[in-house]
Amino acid sequence: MSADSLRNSALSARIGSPVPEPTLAAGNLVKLKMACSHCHLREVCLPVGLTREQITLLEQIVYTRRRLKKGETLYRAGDPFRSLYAIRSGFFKARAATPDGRDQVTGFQMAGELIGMDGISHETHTCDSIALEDSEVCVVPFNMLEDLSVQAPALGHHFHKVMSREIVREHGVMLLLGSMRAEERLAAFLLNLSQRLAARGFSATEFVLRMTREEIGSHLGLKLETVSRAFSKFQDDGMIAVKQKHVQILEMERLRKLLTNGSRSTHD
Amino acid sequence: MSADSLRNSALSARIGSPVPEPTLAAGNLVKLKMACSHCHLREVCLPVGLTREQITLLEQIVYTRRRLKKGETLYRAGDPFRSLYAIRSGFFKARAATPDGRDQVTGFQMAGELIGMDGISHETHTCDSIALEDSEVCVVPFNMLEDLSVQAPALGHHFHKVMSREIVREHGVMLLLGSMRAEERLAAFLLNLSQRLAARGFSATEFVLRMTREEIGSHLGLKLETVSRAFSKFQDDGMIAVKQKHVQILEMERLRKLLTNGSRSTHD
DNA sequence: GAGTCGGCTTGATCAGGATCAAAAGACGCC
DNA sequence: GGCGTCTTTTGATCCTGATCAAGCCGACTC
Repeated sequence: MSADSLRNSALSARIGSPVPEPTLAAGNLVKLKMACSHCHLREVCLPVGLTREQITLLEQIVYTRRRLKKGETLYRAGDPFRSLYAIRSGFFKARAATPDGRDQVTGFQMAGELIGMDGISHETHTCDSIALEDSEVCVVPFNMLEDLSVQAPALGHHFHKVMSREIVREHGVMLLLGSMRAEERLAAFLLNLSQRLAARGFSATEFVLRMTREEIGSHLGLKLETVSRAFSKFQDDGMIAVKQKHVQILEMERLRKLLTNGSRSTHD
Repeated sequence: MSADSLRNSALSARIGSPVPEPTLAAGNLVKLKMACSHCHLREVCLPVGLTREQITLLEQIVYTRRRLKKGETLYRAGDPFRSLYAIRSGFFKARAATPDGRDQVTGFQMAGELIGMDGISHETHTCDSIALEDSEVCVVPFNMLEDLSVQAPALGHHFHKVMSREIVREHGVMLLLGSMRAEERLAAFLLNLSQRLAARGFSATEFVLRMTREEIGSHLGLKLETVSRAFSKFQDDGMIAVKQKHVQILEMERLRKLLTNGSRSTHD
């Protein structure tokens, strides 16, 4: 089965979609065909560990992009699930809600990360994904990704790893929410952000927060005032310099120590 | 590729395993071959939604079981990852830990649930799984499961749903940890347990807890004293009857209401 | 440049749950 | 059956972070 016929069969199965993905003229398609193999994110994103040939296959199904302005919603809970999204640029938050009005930011996502996997289980998204700045995502039609995984098992294997990594990440958040105090949570948050930015070639010690104090608080299970106070405390202690959304980490080691010292087990 | 050759090729790739899975004499194999299709859990477990033929394929790779006594560890963080485990009987807890000594029960698992997916991302388990009562699991060699998914894409698709469901479940725990008060957390915990037991044909209103107050507390981000007090409070209010590990839900509706009324959004 | 608005900081007070402590109840082991 | 250990309950007190409240800063509009 050629990649083209694969795409067409998968496409025809999607006719009548109530929320059609934007389509591109044939002219643009060629250009996009080379997308993954030339993308500066290929070392972080879905193509990681794939051979040149396998990436070419992947490019056959990732032929649509979607741009979002700051504040726009990529998908929301209840939307039918069809695609995963690989973030090409920008910054997102994922927000889950209970049947009653409670909600929580379950995570922040940046370039190279794959989002939307919450939707697979019920063929419906179970949380919202909102752009925190102007962003662009590559649309990865999920049925095509599964079809392709049969042709290129390495891709399937890699996808399993990505999903598993998400599960492990969430374990970390659970540990944070269940056993850390406010300042430890913020320290963990900053270190995590720093490390992910560094992995993408940005400064590990100086960055601009894309989210508000309230959103940080929602993610960390704290109120915005507590987040603000913890920022101020870190600054007074000389560990960081904060000015609004601009953060500079002055003493990474002390931030780390803050985490490893708390050490209060729930079992011993 | 026949199912047998599939099994053998995958098996040979695993020679030299430092922790060999128990193997069975050929005589027992035949008996076990019929396992999945006759298992009373086939409506809850991995075979859900598979055709008769596909289940037969699945049975080719699920030919080992492992028994654990109460308190025994199925796997622990750092162990090499090779297999997933489908719980055939019994009850497990999963425990994650930070580099320093903090730990947290990330979930409780019962018959029909698939565990071990945390290990896929780094080919190493990242949390511990411990039997809370005498239990039995079916060993699902992961590389074989992936190979089989190529032959039977429906199985792969189902597996994706299982992983996605785990992600969604964890979102729920994050919501609980991040935005609920102590009594709401316990109510949510009891309702969740009740619902899962009911799905397996057990009573939804009367059951025996397999875990201690401390383990419940660790999972809910509470201290054991707080868990105990919340139990007492529910009992005083007439919603449940508790005697040690024996729980009887007397007024399910009031328990539910306890959840839907708290309703304190972090955003609005 | 004045005015407005959303986001942030800081202070004062309050309360939910942690902590410390003690005793009672269950359970396994000789 | 008696002993020792683990688990649970309950009480008293403390502390962290929530809540309430006020003012500030910066960005944007007009």
